[in-house]
Amino acid sequence: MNGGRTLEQHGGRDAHVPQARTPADGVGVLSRTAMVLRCFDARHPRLTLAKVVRRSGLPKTTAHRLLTELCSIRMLSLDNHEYCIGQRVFELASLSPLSLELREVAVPFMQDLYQASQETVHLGVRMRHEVLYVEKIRGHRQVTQLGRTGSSMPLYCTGLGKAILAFSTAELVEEVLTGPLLPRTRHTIVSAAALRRELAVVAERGVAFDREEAAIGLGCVAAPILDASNRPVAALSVSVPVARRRLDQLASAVQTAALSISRGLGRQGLL
Amino acid sequence: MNGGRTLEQHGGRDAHVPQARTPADGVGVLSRTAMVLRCFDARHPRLTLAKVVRRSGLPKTTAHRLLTELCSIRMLSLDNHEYCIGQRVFELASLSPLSLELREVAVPFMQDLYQASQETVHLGVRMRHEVLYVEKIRGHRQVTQLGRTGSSMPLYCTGLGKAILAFSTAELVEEVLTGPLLPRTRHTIVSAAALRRELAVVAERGVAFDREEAAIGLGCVAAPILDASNRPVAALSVSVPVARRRLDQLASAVQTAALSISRGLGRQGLL
DNA sequence: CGTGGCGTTCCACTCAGCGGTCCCTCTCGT
DNA sequence: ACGAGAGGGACCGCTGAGTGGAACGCCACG
Repeated sequence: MNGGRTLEQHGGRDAHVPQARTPADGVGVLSRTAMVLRCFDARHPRLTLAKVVRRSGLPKTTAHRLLTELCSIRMLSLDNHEYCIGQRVFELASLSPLSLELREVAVPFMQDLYQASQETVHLGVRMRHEVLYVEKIRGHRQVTQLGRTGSSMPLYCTGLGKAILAFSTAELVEEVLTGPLLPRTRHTIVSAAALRRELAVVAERGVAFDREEAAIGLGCVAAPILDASNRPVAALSVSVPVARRRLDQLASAVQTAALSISRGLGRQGLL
Repeated sequence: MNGGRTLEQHGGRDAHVPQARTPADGVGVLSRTAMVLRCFDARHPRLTLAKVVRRSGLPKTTAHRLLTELCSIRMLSLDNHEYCIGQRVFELASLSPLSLELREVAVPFMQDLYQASQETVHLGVRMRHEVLYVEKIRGHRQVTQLGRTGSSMPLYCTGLGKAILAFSTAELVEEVLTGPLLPRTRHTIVSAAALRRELAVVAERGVAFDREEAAIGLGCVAAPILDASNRPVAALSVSVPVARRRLDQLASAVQTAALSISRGLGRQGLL
C-alpha cells in the first residue's frame, strides 16, 4: 500500500532535513504542558485536540501526547473527544491559600452580608494589575456573568480594584495609572488624574464605589481587607443593579464585614 | 552505605555503576510531576522541598527542579521556602464542569436552603466509591471541618453518599457493599444487609438521613440530584448538630431544592 | 469518489531531563 | 565560638524519554 515510498526510509536525506528538532519555544515539558492548559479559559472550557493544537501552536503529536498524559493524572478528563479540566485540579485548588485561609475566614461574613443585602457578594485578591475573584455569593437574582470565581478584571474599573488600590503603595498605583486605562463603559474612569482623585476619596472614606464603570447598569460598593500592617490583601464588595437600590445604603455593611474579616485573618495569622 | 567507598570519582567504573539511569517508577515527566502534586493534601497544604522529597520519594534534585518549574508556570507558589498551590490551579479549577455547570446551577438553590435552615449546606458528586464535596454554604455556626470543598468521604457513611447510592445501579451498590465498610463512629452502618435495607428506604422516601454515622454529634438530611434519565449526578444535604434540631423537619426542604436543581441541570443539558 | 479535517499510531533522532556530587546557609547544641 | 547536621540550591556528563514528521483510519461533506 503506500503509493510510492518504501525504500526511502531514512535513505533520502538531503532532500529536506528533518531539522527542527528544537523543542519549539518554551523548552521544558512543563512549560509545554502549561501552553496546553493555557488553552482553557472561561470561553473555552471544553476543547478538542484540534482546537488545542490551533490555540497552543504545538505540533499535533505533542499536544495529543500531553493531553493524554494529563488525563492519566486526572488533571484533565476526556468526554467524547472533548477535554475538560479534571477533578484533580478541583481538589488541588481547594488547598490553595486563597481557599484554605482567606476564603475559610471570609465566607461566613460574606454570608451575613448576603443575608442582609440579598445582593451578590464578591471577594477578590490582587494579582498583578488585576483582581482575581476568589469567592462569590449570590442568589437567583444574578445580575451579570461578571466576577465569576476564578476570573479576573482590571483594578482601575472595579470597586474591588479601587478599594485595593487606594490602600496600596504609591508604586503600584503609579504602575496602574501609567498603564493603559481602557474604557469598559462610558462611565469608566480613564483619566489618570481623575482616578488619582477618586482613590484619594476612597482612602479617606474607606469604601470604593463603582457606578457602572465595569458594566452598564451595574454598581458596587467595596471595602478593603487589610492585614496587620495595613496592607490590602483582598477586598469585599456587594454588587447591585443601579436601578434597584442606592449604593451608599450598603456602604457601612460592607465596611463592617470587611473589618471583621481583616480581624479574623489577623487572628489566624495569614501572611 | 557500604563501609568503604573509596574509589570515589567516576574513575572506578565497574565498582558501582552509576546505574539507576532509570527514571524511577512512573516514567514520564508528568507522572513525576503528579507525584509531587500528590504530596499536597488537606493536612499538608504547604510543603518545603525536604518534605516533598520525603513524601514523594523522588531524588532531591528532581523534586527541586519540578517544584521550581511548577512555580514558573504558577501551578505552585513559593513563599519563604514553603511551596503551596498556585493561582493558576485556582483559575483552572473554576473551568471544571463541576464548577461551570453543576455549581453554577446549584448555588442559588443552596443559598435558599441555607436561608431557610441556617444550617450548613453541602453539594457533592460521586467519584468512584466516594463523595467529592463540590460546594459548601455555611455561616458562623460551623459544626465541623468535615466536608470541606475539594475533600472526599466514603459513600456508605454519609447522607450524600447514601442518597446517591440509593439511586445508582445495582452494580455500583454491590461494589460498595462488598468493599470494606469501616466504622467511622459507633453509629456507622457496617453491615451490608443493614445498609441494603437502609438504601431501600432511602429509595422509597427520596431522602437519606445520616444520624451520627460520619461524625459523632452530627446528623444530616440529603437528597439526590438526578439527570434526565434518573441517574444520580450529585446530591444535596443539610448538616446539623443532632442536638439542635430534628432532621425530618428539613427533609422536604432539601428534597425540594434537590428537585429544583435537577430541573435546572436538565434545562441546560448537563451530561 | 475525491477532499479535507480530525484523532491516533509509529518510529528514528537527539536534546531535555536525570540525579549524583558538591557547596552554601542556616539553625542548633555544647 | 564552632563543629555538626539539615535543608536549599547549582553544576554537569550521560542517556533514554520526549519529540514531531509521516502515514493511517475514520467520518462528513460536495
